Amino acid sequence: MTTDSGTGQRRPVKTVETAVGILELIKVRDGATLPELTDELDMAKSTVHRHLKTLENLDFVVKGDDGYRIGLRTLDFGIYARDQQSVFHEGKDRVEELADETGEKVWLITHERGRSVHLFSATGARSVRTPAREGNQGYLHQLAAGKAILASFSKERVRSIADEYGLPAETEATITDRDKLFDELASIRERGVAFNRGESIPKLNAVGAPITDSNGEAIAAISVSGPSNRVKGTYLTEELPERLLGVTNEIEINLSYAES
Amino acid sequence: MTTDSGTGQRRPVKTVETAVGILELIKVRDGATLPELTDELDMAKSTVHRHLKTLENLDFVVKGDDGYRIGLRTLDFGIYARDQQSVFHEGKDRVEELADETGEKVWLITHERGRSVHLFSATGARSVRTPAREGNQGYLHQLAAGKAILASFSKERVRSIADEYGLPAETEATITDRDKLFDELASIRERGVAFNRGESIPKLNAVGAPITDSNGEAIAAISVSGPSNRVKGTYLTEELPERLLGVTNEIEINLSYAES
DNA sequence: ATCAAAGTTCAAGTAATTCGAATAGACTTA
DNA sequence: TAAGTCTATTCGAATTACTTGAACTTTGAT
Repeated sequence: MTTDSGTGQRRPVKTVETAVGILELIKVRDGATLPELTDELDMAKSTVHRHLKTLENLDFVVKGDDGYRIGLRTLDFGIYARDQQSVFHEGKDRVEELADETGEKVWLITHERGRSVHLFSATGARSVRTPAREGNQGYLHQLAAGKAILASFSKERVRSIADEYGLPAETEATITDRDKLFDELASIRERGVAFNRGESIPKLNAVGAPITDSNGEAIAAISVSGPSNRVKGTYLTEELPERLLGVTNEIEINLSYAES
Repeated sequence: MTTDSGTGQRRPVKTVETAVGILELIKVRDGATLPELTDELDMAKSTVHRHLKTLENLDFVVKGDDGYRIGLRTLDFGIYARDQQSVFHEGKDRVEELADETGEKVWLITHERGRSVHLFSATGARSVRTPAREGNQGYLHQLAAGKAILASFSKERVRSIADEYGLPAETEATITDRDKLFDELASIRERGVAFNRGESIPKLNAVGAPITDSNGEAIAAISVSGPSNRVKGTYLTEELPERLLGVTNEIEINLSYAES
């Protein structure tokens, strides 16, 4: 028996889990036909079909020529959810400015249930292309911005997050050891910023700084990232952190007066 | 017995409809508590609770201090769905340029199942603030871009859309009469662009132009809108249409070579 | 410290999902 | 044109699991 981590519940509504499983599979496969879904999910054709028709009727999936795709009703919910985040409104323009000034890729990241969520990104003139997209969820310990968020949490909370999701490696440089992570978080608290040297993508470096609320707890973080042959040395350790902290500080002040 | 319109199905998965109903209600109410949802949905407290916990576990809702909110997992699906639209990739930068040049609000709109979906917007220096948000769905006949899309459809298809959703009015100027709509669509086909004079928002004018595929069917449309005291006369009827058509034409060409 | 409101659990009944097989439709190939 | 394949759709029967209501716990306010 595994530990009852997070919101794991005893009696979930399985039919809803099934429907979301179908949605997720369509997304992962970049579209799918009824037989494809039936095979992979190991369910009766008629059952999957009924789910698809229901989801289609709800505009969560659409049927095209080459099978079913994710419908744009999800965009309505997604954009709504992001718009609810006050840090998105305060941060959006600043993130774009930062990308213009530095020329690098800049991300605004938040956390939900111990995982990272990529809220918004801006692309500078020299930005690299990475697989990350807005809306993506991931592991906090693999990101500069994520580590900056973790550094604001209590040791107990970090431990519970590590218990729930583990510390899986994405590259050879990813921190997978708890003690190393705690050391790292301590040094982040000292410096005020977090660094990432190829821990999520090889040869990609980044700086991350937290956006904290009045209790000192991070509600989000911003990162600036670029290729390691350019983003290194004092540019990485001094110049970018200074700019970043200026931006996050500004956002924090605006947020403290914008709270409803 | 009502006409079997659209994808209306005989045996939907009610449990999924219930779950989406809960999601929708949380969204409409900007967050809700368990008793609030229970009252409004007229369901047992334990049932709603179980759904909420399931949705929370799936990251579709999150529980905050003041009740449940829409979770950011929806953003992952939504952004994914938008990224799947090739017209979004081709159109995004052009829409931003157009907003910079004109200073007005520019929208990229597509259609799904006979309804409009606001895919992307860019805001110019003098843009007005409207209630529309990315992801929003609406009626095609109420929008300049929407009418431009309808104008590319067969009369039969437009009729079937009107049958399914009706032609509800949003303002006093909204076209609610079928014959008037067909006349309007004919004149749009002649001019190549559609106009909107306060038909969705009072005192807001707009021009819309379709982005058509190789079959001459609109897959999307772009609109430029602004207050009627500024956006009028030949600026509205000549200058903006010319700029718009330049942009949509460019996108169409790019799309025709980008098709997978 | 007491009370009210919100959240959570459980067993039992019922309602709805799931299944499988059979049918209809669409598209390709001979 | 016709056969064949792949996909989609429908239906009745059976079992699964959703819904309910009441009881209990927790949380927060006066």
